[in-house]
Amino acid sequence: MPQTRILRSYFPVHEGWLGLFAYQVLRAGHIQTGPDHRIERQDVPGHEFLFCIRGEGVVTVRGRAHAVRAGEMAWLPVREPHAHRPVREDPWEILWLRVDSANLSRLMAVLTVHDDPVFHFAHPEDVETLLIELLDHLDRSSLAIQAACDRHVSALVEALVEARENRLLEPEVATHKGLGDLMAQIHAHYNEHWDIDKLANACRVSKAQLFRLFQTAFGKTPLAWLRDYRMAQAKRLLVETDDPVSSIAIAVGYPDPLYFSREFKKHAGLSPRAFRASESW
DNA sequence: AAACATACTCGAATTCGCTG
DNA sequence: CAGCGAATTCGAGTATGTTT
Repeated sequence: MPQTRILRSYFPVHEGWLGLFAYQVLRAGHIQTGPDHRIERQDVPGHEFLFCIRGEGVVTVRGRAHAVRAGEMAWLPVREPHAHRPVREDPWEILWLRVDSANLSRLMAVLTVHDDPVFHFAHPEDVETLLIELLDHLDRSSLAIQAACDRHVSALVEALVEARENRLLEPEVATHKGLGDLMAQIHAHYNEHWDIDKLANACRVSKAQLFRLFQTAFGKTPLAWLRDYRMAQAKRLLVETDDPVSSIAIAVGYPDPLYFSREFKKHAGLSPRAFRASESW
């Protein structure tokens, strides 16, 4: 029976630099587990992230077991009792790190990690690369390396947020074929005239059903969604270009610049010109 | 003078309540 | 649930005032 092999293991030294960066990597490593490897702990500082390179493992949080397969990552709230182990038939190989930070616990709550600690990525290979780069840094210790580690953990957190955000949005938007088609059409032609009949046709539903769909998927009415979308584009154009406000109004689907100004102020709290001034340096 | 903002108004958009 | 008409809200245009 193959035994657990510790391929890499780090105890970074922080010396007098603790607290200079958002994230502190407390420990990290790379292990290839044997079938009997098992970790069971009550309470250690920080948060632990286990990325499964190959094989399969099981993590237990709040008494519930969750399978972790290749390309997935488990986020363990290690301040409370937790455990992890490989599955016997195909023991996992993992990259792991333990991180401390002021805000991770709150983020954990927002991302409902306790209910589902396992994250699936659109591009797991990127996450693996990120972790390997992070481990490479830990060979040495310097202020610059601390900064680089901070950046890597930050990128990892971004990947975790994206993974969960996409999953939260998907069911509502993607399950309805017509709504998906409608969104695509609006993204391509948001500067054209849209009314409720046209939206309903593009979505292939009745008017009443259109409102229900948007309410469920976005929590707003179709035109409110369209307005917010257009306003976001307008803000971008105001900052990125020197075009007159009236041209931008037309470009984002408001043929009447006057009305556009009014809407913009209601939306952004500033008139278009004031907004542009406040955003230019 | 041109570009932009605001007040006011009317009709379209949205919601509501009901029915099949 | 989905559709329909009535009730209500709110969007969009016009006219007019304000800033650059």
